[in-house]
Amino acid sequence: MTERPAISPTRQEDFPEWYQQVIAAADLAENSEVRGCMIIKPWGYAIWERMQRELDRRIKAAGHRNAYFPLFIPLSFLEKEAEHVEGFAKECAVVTHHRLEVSEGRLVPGAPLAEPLVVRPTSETIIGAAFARWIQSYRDLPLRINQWANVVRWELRPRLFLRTSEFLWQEGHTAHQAAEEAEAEALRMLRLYEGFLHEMLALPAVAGEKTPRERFPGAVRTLTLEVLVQDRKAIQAGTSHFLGQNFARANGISFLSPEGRQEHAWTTSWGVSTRLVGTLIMAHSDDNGLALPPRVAPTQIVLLPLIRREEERAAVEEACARLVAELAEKSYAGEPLRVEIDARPLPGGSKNWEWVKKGVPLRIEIGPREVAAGMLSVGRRDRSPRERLSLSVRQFVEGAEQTLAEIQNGFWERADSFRKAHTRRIASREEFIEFFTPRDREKPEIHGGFAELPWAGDVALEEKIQEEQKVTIRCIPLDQTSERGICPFTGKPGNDWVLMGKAY
RNA sequence: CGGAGUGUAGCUCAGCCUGGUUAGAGCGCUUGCUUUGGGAGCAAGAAGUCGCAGGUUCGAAUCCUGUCACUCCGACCA
Repeated sequence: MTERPAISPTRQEDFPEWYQQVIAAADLAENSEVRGCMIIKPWGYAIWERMQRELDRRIKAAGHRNAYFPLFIPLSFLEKEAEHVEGFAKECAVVTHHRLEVSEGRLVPGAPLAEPLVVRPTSETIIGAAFARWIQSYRDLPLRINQWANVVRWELRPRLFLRTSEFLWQEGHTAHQAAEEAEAEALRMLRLYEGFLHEMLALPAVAGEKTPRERFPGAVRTLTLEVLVQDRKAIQAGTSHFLGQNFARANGISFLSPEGRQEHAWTTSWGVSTRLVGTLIMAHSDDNGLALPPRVAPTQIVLLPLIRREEERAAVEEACARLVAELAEKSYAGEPLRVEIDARPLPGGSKNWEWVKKGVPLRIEIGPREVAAGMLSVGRRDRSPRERLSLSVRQFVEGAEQTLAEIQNGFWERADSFRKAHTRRIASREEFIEFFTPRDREKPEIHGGFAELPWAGDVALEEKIQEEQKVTIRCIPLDQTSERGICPFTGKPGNDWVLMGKAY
């Protein structure tokens, strides 16, 4: 048997195609009849649910409460904040009619709406309108609301999970009395995301601030988490905005201060989306398919009974049931182990590969041989798919928690050293160009990464670099070194170190 | 919105240039036999109004016109 990987092409051969193939092989999602909108299949949705559940817990623990606002936003609401209009106008889906009528055997829109409705691209405006009513006094502040919702941005070039016209997300919206308090909130939520990415998804992210050019439309400051994935491009995995008083002014969110003055509130908004699923795939998966860190894996351990003859069935099934019962007593990271039995009547080999491709951390094969010996054949997703460890039932059950923790850490270590290995301090313009230029122009190989450099440029220079190298300032990292340096582009002393890279 | 391309079985595609029996392949699916610690082999079978509408023709998946949809490359973007 040759060592052929399950996914073709491999990451090296064609990364974008590999990504699509992993999604298909792991049965995560597919394109739908609606342009740019994906169907998230059960396995993909289960991963999202895992993320959702844990994030929801953390957000609530941070003092926010869930609510739900309408899908439709009156057009006039979007017009209230000038920058916001400009930022989102081009990608809004607009509802202009209600009611369908039959005309010449076809359904056609009937009654035009007096005011068109926009399908929310984000909810600052409609939540702001509600906040304006809810907030009267400084005693109503801070107000901390979160909603789980779908949003629509009419993207021209969709890509499963990373950029779809409709996506699922969580958007938090808060209002505060003081600028500093709101700013601290935006930062606190960014750090919350950072911890979530680290602990649950094993994703190392660089926390930083966007340059004015890349800021959220209408924000005063936009904070971001940038993750370097395996083709060495950056993905914005989470974002948090300090909106100043812009939206408060636009929506009339004001309160009576303790001193009896009418003041505008200071607001924030922050979100992460199903894009995290795409980021997870691009960061951790390999040429054998999806690889899931145990903490987000919907199933952490899959049991694969090997039954060749009917007379073997009873013993094998009984052993499986016993193992499940024993594992049910065990937990990992504060939650009961998630165990599944795949009893489908399929050849063992193909079943085993299916679970490799789905990324389940531990696969256990139980056949008559194992039953007789009281042993288990254990396959780990962080090892070769053909490798099996022979463990006693007791060894496995007792060690399950530690094994999962080890795998989880392994994912983190690998991703973290990958990020370090592909982050380079850039001293000259030439070095910068060399770093971001593939050797093979026709068929660019995986190249580049994160470039760190002291920046003294302006917006025009930023644009020029983007045009010439397709590289942008991903962020100004929050954790700055105290070292001073010279900006490789301008020759002037840099103000801040920036992180540059090619982005998704 | 600019440039290029593609619509044929559940999926990936061949056939079209040069019109001509009953439209093909691989994968997947169903059944049978064989195999049995491993992504099985053999055989049989189910599955298609060839994107849609019109035209040319004795005859159209194939040629022409229109139309719709999608994909890729740009610009835009969580």
